[in-house]
Amino acid sequence: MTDSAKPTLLVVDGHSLAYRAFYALPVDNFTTKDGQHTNGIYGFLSMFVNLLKAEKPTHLAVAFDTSRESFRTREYTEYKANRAETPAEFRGQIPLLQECLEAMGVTVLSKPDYEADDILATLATRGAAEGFRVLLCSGDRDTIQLVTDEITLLYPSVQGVSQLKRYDPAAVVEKYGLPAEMYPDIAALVGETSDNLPGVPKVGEKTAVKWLTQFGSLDALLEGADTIKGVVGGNLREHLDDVRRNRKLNRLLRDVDLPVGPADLARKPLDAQAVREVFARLEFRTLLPRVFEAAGAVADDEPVAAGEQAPAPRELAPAELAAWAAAAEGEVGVTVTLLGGAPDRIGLSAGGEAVEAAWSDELGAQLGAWLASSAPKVMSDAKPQLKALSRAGAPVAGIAFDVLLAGWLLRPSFPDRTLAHLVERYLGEKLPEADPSQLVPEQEGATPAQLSWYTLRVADGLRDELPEAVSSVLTDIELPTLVALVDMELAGVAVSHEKLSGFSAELGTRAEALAQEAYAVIGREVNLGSPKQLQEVLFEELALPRTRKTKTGYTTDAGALADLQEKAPHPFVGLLLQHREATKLKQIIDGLDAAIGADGRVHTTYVQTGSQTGRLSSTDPNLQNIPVRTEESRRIRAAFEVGAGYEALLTADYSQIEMRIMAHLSGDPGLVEAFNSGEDLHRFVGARVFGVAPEDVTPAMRTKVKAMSYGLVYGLSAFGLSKQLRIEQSEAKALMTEYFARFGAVRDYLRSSVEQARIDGYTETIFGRRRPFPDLTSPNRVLRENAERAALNAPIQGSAADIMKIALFRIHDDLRGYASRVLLQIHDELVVEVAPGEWDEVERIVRERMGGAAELTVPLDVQVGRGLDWNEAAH
DNA sequence: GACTGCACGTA
DNA sequence: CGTACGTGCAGTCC
Repeated sequence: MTDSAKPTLLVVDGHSLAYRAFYALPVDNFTTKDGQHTNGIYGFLSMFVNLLKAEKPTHLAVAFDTSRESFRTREYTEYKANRAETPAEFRGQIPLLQECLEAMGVTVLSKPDYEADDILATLATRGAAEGFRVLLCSGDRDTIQLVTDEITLLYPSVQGVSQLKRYDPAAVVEKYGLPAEMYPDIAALVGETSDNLPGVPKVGEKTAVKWLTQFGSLDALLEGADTIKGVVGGNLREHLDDVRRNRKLNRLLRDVDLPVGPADLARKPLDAQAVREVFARLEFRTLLPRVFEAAGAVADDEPVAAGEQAPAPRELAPAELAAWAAAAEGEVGVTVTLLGGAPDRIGLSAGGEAVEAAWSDELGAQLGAWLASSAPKVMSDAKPQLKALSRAGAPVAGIAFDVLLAGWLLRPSFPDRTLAHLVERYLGEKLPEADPSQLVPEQEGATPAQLSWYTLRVADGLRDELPEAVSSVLTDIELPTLVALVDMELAGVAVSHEKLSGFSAELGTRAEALAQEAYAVIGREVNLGSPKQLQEVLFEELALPRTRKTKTGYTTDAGALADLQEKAPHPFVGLLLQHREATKLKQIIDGLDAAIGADGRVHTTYVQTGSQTGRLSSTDPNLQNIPVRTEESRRIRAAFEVGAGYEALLTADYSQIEMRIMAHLSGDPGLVEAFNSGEDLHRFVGARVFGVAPEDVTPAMRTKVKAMSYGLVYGLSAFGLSKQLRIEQSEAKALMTEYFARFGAVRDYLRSSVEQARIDGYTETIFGRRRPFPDLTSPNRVLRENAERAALNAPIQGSAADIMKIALFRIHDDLRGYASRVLLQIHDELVVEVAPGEWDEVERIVRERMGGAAELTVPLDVQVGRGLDWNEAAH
């Protein structure tokens, strides 16, 4: 057998190479948004894919140490005892690296009590015996002893991990002057400082090689130690035991009992979905295509399991399709494909059959009754489809399951965004998709009926994984909410172009004047919207004191500029702040204006899977961040008007819902009393904290406890509180101490809820919505503490979101039969458009439904306002 | 054109 | 070194 015909086995020492990468790459450039360090992982994988590309191994494994304990440390307790504690920043990277490798289809091996190099030695020895060409990659010099004609070592050079030196027998002789199997003899004499194995004093590589050449072997040398003259001879005689011990410890074990042998390590295809996912989490972007390329040849050989063959779709006439649906038993998968927002085709599936038809008015008429009935329908991303059907005059009821929503509930941090993703994850199959880049695709995409068939099967897969409580959240909260959102998005909200464009022009003029003034102050024109150019002006030309650092320089955000105004006032800074304010408002206004449709209304899209806590998010445009804080910005809200044919806008918002939930969850007697007393919350809390009568709580006291109360919900620290209130940290600390002395159950609850989450791995809202928190046990402090704060907040923010959703869909349902309709949801506020003559009824419904959405130990307070525009209604 | 970082609007 | 979002611009890379 020639060498090229031999299979190639590559075994890598994961730990030692990742560790080298960790020190070779600057950690600052390899940290995710969340604070996870990734330099070791990145460096390793980068080297690893290069290796795969260059060497094209047919068999592959990466070995890791399990811990620092091994049979060697038991035999010689000093072994490696001088090594500094592994940095926590590195330790946390190993499990993630293993996750990457497993996603890439690479076998990861480790064995308690053994070091990775023993695994390398075992696999190399067996591999060579079984006819493999073996490549080893390790940063540990002891592996040199393994080199033979069949076994080559790739050893990272000092510069880092990108350069690998090839050691075959000749290269070893060239470098050390002795054959590979004698390298451990040299090492035993010289000693290994990094392993805390002292050798013979004054003996280096040169002397060791000279002696070994002279005597032919280590044993012969030790036998003849008496014949060696000089100080080194004496040293050798005094350290004979050390040398024997070193030689014993640096011998790698070639017969470790492993669950797999070389032949079992044939390369496997990577799990594309898993790789994408873990790389996204680690924020590796450039690495992704490199990994796919390196794995390409393998992935193509073995495509994802074809799975069951989708049934051939039957094309039916409208009446036939309606009859088929009416006769279907149990759940029916429903897929509507869209063309410009209107239904194009519809496909149904049940009982392994798949039927479909082009959408037409006639089909709408025939199928309308079934669509509107409670017959259970299973869909994927139902909202846009339901909107299209509703527009086409065919409203849908009976949504029993939405696979996209269910997938999000299971994994809110990284939801699968398409049915194809879900098919891959829950069925392990590939959804047939036409390649959009090909004019004549090799493969036809699934038809609507086939998509419905897949949807039904994915739903089954999801149901197996959905805990009961989460399943109730889907059925009892999310699906009813989905139906309400369809109508809200279709309704839109009337916005006055006249009001907006007038305001925009005003702001444009003002911004331009401010800019000119600012240019005059510094004597040149700059782009005031460029943080980079601003930094030059502020910190170099004007030499103002530098602000907080960002990744790319020094911040120029509003808070920092306000500080600057106090410390080192300069007219430019004030003008800049005013310019920012004007251009920001103008930008929001122009964006909104552009979003006004032909019907004079703005139709946002609510993303039901848009948050990790259970909140909705709003896009195109985002109507959940319309300014409200300043008098001027409220002119934008005034442009949101009651629509033609309606009488008024009603706004209803929960007051302090998150604090009420905290009172409920903690059961703190003081906080519960505060809400039941009817007293102003912050006045009541201030009175307790500062030990004064409620009427003697000053505005300053109220501000402080208010910031503290809200901060609690977010996991605020004394540092953060002091910054927020611009007070000394010691005062913030004292405030926190006093607060908790009065409201101790709050602290106890917050603590225990995070601890519970650490145990369970997830948090839970009052209604059973879960959010996983794997980082609560991370050794990376930044990561862990970030997770702790988020875990603190998740049940509170999430329960509030649940309550609002419940109120929302109940109000939506109650308003059936009224012309009035819900238009907007802004987390704790609803905006309703009220038809003439319906105000009293609508107000009653809204108050009852919002107030009664949950039974807490404290009441849910609802504030209602009425007006002709959103600003007016808010008062 | 795609992507990132900054800044900033809301609850 | 307080949670949860979305958007627009400048700058950078391809």
